[in-house]
Amino acid sequence: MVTMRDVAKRADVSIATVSFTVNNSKSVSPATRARVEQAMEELGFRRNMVARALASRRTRVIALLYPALQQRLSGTAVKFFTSAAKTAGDLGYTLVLWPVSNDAEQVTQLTSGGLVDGVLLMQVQLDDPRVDRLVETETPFAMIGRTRDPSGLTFVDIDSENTTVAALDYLTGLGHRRIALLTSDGDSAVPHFGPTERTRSTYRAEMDRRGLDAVLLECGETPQAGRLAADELCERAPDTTAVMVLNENAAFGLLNGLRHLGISVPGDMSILSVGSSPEVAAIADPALTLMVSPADELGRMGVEALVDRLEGREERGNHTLVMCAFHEGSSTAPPRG
Amino acid sequence: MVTMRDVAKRADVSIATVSFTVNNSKSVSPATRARVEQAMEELGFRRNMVARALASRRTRVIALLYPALQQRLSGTAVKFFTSAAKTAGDLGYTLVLWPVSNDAEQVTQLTSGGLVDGVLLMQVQLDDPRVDRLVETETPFAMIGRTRDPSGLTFVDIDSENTTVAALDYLTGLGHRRIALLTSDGDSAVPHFGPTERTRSTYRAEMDRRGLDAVLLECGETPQAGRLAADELCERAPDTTAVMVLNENAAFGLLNGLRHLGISVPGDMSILSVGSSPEVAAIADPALTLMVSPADELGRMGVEALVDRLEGREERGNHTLVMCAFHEGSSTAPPRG
DNA sequence: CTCGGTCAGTAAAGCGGTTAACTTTTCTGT
DNA sequence: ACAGAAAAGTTAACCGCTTTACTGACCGAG
Repeated sequence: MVTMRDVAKRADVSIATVSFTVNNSKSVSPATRARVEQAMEELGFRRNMVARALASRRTRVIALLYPALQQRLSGTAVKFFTSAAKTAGDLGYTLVLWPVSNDAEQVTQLTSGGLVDGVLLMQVQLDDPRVDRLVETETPFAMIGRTRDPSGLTFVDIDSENTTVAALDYLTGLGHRRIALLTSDGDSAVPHFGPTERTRSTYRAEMDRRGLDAVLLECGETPQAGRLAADELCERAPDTTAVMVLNENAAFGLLNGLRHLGISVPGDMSILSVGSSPEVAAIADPALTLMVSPADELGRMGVEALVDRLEGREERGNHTLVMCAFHEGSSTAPPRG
Repeated sequence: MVTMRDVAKRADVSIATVSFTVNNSKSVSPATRARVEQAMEELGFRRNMVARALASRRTRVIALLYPALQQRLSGTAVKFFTSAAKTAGDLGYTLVLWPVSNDAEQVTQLTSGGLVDGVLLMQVQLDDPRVDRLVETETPFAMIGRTRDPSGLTFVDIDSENTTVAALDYLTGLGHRRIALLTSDGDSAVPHFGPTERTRSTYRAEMDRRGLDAVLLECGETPQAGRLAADELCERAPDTTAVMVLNENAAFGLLNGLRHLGISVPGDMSILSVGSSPEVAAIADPALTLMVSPADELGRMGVEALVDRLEGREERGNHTLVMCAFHEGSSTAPPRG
């Protein structure tokens, strides 16, 4: 292994000078810099990140904690991750995806081992044990999503409230009056998931404000459960003409279930999927109209916020909300008649 | 931060003894061990992984390189990752997912920075620039999948040959004689993907051996492309009664395309998806019959093989193949008549 | 001509562990 | 009872890099 010592010897300077040149941390004369750079080139020097981390007490690695309990990484999550990784790279950091069970103990392990400077938390629950642990151990972190009371914490999140309003505006704009909402139930991969709860309450309030009747359904996050939800919908509210779905997998089941019940989409029933991605929505037949989760932006902003904290630019919590964007598909249409 | 020094002082032993206790690297008397452990407990000591890595020249971190170009992480990939992470943990390692473009330069960066001890490569292409780079830099690595000539390299891979034979046995066992194969085309996320090419050639050979006519189709990895493939199938080989599909996303499109052409599945046409996961296959209506990708096993075995190499137990390349398992769905049936 | 002030560069003290070499004590077997 | 080995600890030399404090040289201002 080629070390700074070797480079220093060959360039006939002190090891400190080599450090200053590679890090630009102190001015070095052009002549010396050239000698050092040539020596590095000739020897094929690559600085040892571990040693650097130990000496500087910063690893320049940030971890994206993802809950290992989750069986499927949605297209949204992957986009999010990819965008976060790119942003981190641009800012001089390396982002790694760290699978962690929801149990807080593991969080401490990784964190206090000093292998990462900071943590990005995704799939945050309203009451998240991991968050408590991170606060306790004073690990710098930012959340994608937010806890029930996120004051003082840094987060970026989907603007569920405005997204829900926009979704309802769209559906009522088409002429729908009987609009149901299907979400995940308590057994979901992420219990007490903020967007679910916020969407439900906004939906309730908005329907009320518009003088419409709220019909709330919930089911597990599987196509099978979505199928059963179709049955339930027809039984409980047979005159429904549109469904908003915040449950990617169930959306497929709902669609299939309706077809089996002889209800055509979008002819008899419109379906609007919320918080999904176009790639996944395209699997359905007809392709789902959807409100696209702003995964790229969330990833980028999450990393930016975290790095700001790591570099001391942002002391107090930074809050950002981003709306979902509308994406036209073939699963929505004006109601019959 | 609590260091070993602090612990040593409190337990009234040398710092080396503390190291020996926490690592079990040299025998320590029960009495001393107890004192040390109590001191650690009282002080809340957590060993600094970075310092440990520097001193021992091993980080105990292994990286799973995943190609950032891939837009969707299939259910299979996530399972694979989860299983790999768990295995690594059991063996005393931490596994991180490292997004890397296919470009070899980044591989070198991460690797030579000394942040990881070894690398697990997934989505290996038949001619993979990343592999060359890893060989050059003498980074220990194992592959999931294999290059064209993997001699001397360590890998675990899907046994495409036997899986294809089993799939054909199953379909011919149902009575099918006219069986087509749909795979990804050259524009796929992973060009020159081993399983694709091996499946195609085995399919050709096996069909020939059984005196049947081979019908090979290929299309992009999207539902839309699968839809067009349905048209092509009906035009090129209208008497086909079964299709094997090695292209998860296109399988959905194929199914929908056939429905739009008035061809019922499995009544008029059987579909067998290969290398997918039950969770994803269940999205389809009818749920797809499939050969399940052995993701869990591949993940586990890949990590085991890599760790064997890291700990010097396995010098020369280790090769393992695993077959896909059959999973009954509702998209296959005997041919009509 | 001298004084304070940049500018380049160096020496050396860590960062928090690991581990080889060595000392002392306690068992063994004969 | 005694040599030799094993067991239990200790000391100190790193691992490769960062960073503070310090040394001269050089420069313009008073």
